[in-house]
Amino acid sequence: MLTSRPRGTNDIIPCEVEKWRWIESQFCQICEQYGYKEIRTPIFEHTELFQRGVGDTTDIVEKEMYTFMDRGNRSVTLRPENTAPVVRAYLENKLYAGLQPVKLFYSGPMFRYDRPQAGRFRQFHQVGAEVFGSNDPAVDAEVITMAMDFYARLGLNNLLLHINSVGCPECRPAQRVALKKYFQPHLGGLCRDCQDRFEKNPLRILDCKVERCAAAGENAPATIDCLCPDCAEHFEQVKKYLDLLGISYTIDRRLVRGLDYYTHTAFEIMAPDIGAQSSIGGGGRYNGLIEICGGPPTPGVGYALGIERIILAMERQDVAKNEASRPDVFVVTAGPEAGDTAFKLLFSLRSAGIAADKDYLGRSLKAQMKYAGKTGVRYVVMIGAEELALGVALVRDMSAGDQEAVSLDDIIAYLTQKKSMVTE
RNA sequence: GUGGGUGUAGCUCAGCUGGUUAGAGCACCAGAUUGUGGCUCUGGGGGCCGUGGGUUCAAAUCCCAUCAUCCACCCCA
Repeated sequence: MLTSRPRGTNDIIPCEVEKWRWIESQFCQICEQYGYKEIRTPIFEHTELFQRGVGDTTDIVEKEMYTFMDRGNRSVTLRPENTAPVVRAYLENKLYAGLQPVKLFYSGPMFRYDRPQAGRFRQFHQVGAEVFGSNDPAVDAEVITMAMDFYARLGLNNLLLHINSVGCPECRPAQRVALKKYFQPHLGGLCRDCQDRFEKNPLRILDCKVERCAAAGENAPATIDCLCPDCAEHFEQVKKYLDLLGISYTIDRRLVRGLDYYTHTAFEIMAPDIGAQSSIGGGGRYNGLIEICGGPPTPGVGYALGIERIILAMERQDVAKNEASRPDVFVVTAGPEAGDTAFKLLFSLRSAGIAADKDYLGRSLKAQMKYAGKTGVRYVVMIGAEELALGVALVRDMSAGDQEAVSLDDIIAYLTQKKSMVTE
């Protein structure tokens, strides 16, 4: 169909774009304040990057990627997330050879072939940040705090921050053993998926939403019960730093992020009341990822936040700003004589930095005024035969409802001054 | 991939058990003694009733299919 967009995609039309711009600008601002530099990577990458970087067994790679062959017979994939691409760019551009640590942020569209529902789309948008080169738990805390700080600046309240530690390759074998030992007696009662998970990745059983699996996992040993001394200490430090900054959180022993690359800290931020897809952001540490992608052993932490869900939450909490940009001036003509003068004046106003517009539909004076009123313009400049003869224009203050004659020679200076008074 | 709800004007919807030219509110446009917006009044434009098939003398209305959309499962932002 020529007039319908692909499933799960959205047009962001003028009145909504204002909101998006504002949110994105808040994010850029906060990132700069926290010392992060923007990076822009391609929308698509070699498929292999995600297979290796995100993990072959994840849902994203198994069934959600937009993958296709290009004309050169290479398999490429629209990015389903941006951590792997940023890691790739970090390596390809040898950013590890520069000042350390490397702190980056990004913003842009991601693609996952999912069934759309409230808060879930096939093309959606994320802002995110990544830090490469430091294993300091203070960085985990910084990254979490930055995300929470961002939400707060947007005016969001009542968010839930969940944190957990998923350990490292050192503690994984112990976790596996402990979990398999725990679930062995319950195995028959688990759902089909979880019976698979038992062999492949018993950790994921903890994440299962099926009631009987959740019940079976009630007292399962959590990852934080099996941490090696280093991981345990790291997690303690993260919590200490969060406490220091007054960030409140809940330890969620069940929190297991969906992507394979996470180690140590994992966190997720939820907004109640936006539907079943309540996670508005998540992230964690991924100390193994850079090596998986062919780089030197390098620690990393980061997060991604979903803009559509943030906007949903802002709307639910009634904190979404929706200020359409308004022109400063609307030029109105009475009668055809003034047309040329008005047209020239319009462009002089614009060159002077005043947002101005005029009617292009040949409307009557009354209709021009009506239109001007609806756009919310502050001043109407009116020119007709009488004004032309006197070399003036009428400047009408639309909210006050009064007007005065101003010489055409002075009108730009006059309006420039009015404008500066309003913006101050 | 699975399940349920909904598709009538730009928007929100009415039109129930099939029966004349398919309606309302809002929005849009134009007028209200000819140079002035917001309020009011009057008028106007605009609808392959999602699409395709079927039942019937007759379908927006009943049946089937299909597509889209919404919500949920799964997973995640």
